[in-house]
Amino acid sequence: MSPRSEDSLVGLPRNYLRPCLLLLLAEGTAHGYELLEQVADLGMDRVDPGGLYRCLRAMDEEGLVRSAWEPSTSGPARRTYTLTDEGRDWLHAVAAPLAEVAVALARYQRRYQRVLRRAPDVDLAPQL
Amino acid sequence: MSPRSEDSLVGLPRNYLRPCLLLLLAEGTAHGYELLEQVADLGMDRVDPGGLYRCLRAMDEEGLVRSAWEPSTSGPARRTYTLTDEGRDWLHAVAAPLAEVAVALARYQRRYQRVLRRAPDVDLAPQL
DNA sequence: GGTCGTAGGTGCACCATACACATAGACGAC
DNA sequence: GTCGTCTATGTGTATGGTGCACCTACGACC
Repeated sequence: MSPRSEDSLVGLPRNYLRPCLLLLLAEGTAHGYELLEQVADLGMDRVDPGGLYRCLRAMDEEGLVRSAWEPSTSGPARRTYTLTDEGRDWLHAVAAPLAEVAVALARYQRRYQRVLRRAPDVDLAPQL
Repeated sequence: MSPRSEDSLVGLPRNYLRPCLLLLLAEGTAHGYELLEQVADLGMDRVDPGGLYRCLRAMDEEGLVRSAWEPSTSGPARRTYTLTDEGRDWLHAVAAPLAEVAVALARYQRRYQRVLRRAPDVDLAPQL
């Protein structure tokens, strides 16, 4: 019953997908499948496609993004998403809370390192 | 409908309470009410007491901590928690995933800053 | 025809979280 | 004495994000 690293002991911040998508859309218009690959660069590996499309749909209904169908010659039609001004506001508003999370994590890690130094009898935990 | 900073736009990492409690218990035995105040130092302000006690209870049943009642002369009895070896393993195992989250957040922020520089027409978002 | 890659989507169950609320001992104030 | 307050530990419940499975449809290739 020892903990295994592949278990979901902890996860990314709650609702982290939304800022990721908004950030990517702030860099340029894109469609869902494209975003599905790009969010991996932001730490979200193994994203659930269903959840991603649902998230985009929700942000569309909330006015954070605008969507438009775009026919494709090679494959099914794609829905392209564009960031709205409100979505940009949201992106800026979420920066502060995210920064706070980063600060909290930094504090945690500093404190964890202190515990490690105080009890160096354990084999060092894997660190990046 | 503009986003307000006090809204829960994003939150701390999922399951973040567990590592926090284990880290605090790695620093020394404590009881729940004490931990309730100390987790604020790790970024968890406004912790739900119910959730904290439930978390402690769950970790007790999983063998990550051991609990013992301790009578108090000034106030109700308190339940003191002690970290077990298994709990210490868990603490070390969770360090890597947490570090990954921190890395992901750092990447996000760097990329967000790049977007900010590319579109400096907006008033700068509050940053720590 | 069958299969693969692209593209978007639904249904559902689990579980963490949030919020409200309950209990109980000790202690000082009125 | 009992009322409120602080300490201390819980329960009940609803919400919602997340993960997993599954489905549709188009184009291309063998």
